[in-house]
Amino acid sequence: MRKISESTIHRLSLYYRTLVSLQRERYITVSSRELAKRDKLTPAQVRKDLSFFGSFGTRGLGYPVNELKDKIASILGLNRTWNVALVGVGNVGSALVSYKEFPRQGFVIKKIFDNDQRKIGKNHKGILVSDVRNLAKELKEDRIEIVVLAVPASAAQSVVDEVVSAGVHTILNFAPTNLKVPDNVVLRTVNMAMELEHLSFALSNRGKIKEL
Amino acid sequence: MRKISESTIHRLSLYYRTLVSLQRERYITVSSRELAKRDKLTPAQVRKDLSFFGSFGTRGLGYPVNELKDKIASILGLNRTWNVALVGVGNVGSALVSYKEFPRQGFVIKKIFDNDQRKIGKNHKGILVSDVRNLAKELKEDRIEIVVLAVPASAAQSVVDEVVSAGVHTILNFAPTNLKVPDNVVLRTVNMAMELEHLSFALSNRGKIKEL
DNA sequence: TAAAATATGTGAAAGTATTCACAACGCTAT
DNA sequence: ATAGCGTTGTGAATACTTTCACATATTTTA
Repeated sequence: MRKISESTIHRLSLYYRTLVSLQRERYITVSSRELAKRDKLTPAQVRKDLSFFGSFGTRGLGYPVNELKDKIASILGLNRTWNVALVGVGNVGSALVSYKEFPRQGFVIKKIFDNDQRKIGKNHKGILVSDVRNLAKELKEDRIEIVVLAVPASAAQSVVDEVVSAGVHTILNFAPTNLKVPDNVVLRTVNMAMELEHLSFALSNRGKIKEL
Repeated sequence: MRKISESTIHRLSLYYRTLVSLQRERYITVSSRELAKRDKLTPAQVRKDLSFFGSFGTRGLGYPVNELKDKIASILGLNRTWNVALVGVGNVGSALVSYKEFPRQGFVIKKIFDNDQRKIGKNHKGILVSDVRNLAKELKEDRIEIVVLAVPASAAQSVVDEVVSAGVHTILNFAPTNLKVPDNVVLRTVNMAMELEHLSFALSNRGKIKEL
């Protein structure tokens, strides 16, 4: 299979959500045109994206909603559950524990870690907070596959180093800092301030932005 | 000025953060090579990005750290404060109220709205929660420029409609749903589940992803 | 003060991503 | 059956982004 671009994956996520809606609306089939309209894309883009993975449509008719949804779920790895650990249960961490979309898509938080004695041993949505000093050991024990990092920027790099050395190679980082990881580690950083910066750029430079 | 691409803006945000670090490390000047290394980019990319906005460097020497930082701040609209309102003070909303990067970059939350009577009138970090029924009126009164949306998916569209009709054209949405807005409105959606989907795709398809 | 070293700024080339445009195919109606 | 319509799947064309490569300018060294 040829390499798939970041933007295609992002759009697959969009299609997935749209297909869930279409399913609720009792659509049986959907055309690339309708799918494109709902996600503000072009029909050709939709068809091209899907064509990277196979031919799922029927000419003259469109794509079968249920089938396509399942197919995309399987491409995105949503047809199974993933063992997730959360490190840092401050403001952002607490929000993530309660984020209903995670379990809904198969991302199950199995462990929570913190370094604050007042938090360790406390219960968050049925999960006891572990001491971050046992991080490596417990990540292995629980076969954690994805770590979500919600610690202060200053602590992030050292936690990442330990996570990586414990064999977890997939990290979603909410700490507002650049992290160094080996090449075989997949790291995504979500920085909410950077999102706002796009908006302030747009406000400061009306018309100079390409798309948004 | 020619149109600037999304990716360039994103990288400007990265440069800005890196320059802040360099400033703390007492760097006086920095080369495109060093900047690129820290942000995992190429020197040519850095120079090209900056060249869209002017010539800030000195040949043989590099870029002046302080000056370049200020220049990028001004390009991104960070050399001033923005009046922000938060709608929805649930798990995600509460985290955002306490997010220290926001005020640090000039994004000042002036108002908080919710529809839950138990929350209205309560104090969050010194801000009283208003009734969302007064949304339009108070957005205007306080000259709010950016709205951050942290309401459930089901409520998001109707809040957006009201925000837009109140004249606010810049929205950061955390609700996991696709929103319809007029063309002149700048809407950015942050969907944390979609971020995890990139990771599960990467895990499920090791090697098939182009970059991450 | 001149030569060597360093690093920018930028056209041109290479590489990617998106859109076009249409042949191919399956449905629907008669 | 068959005509006509609708929609996919996909090479080719276009548009966009990144990288290359080098002329140009400045600093450093001796």
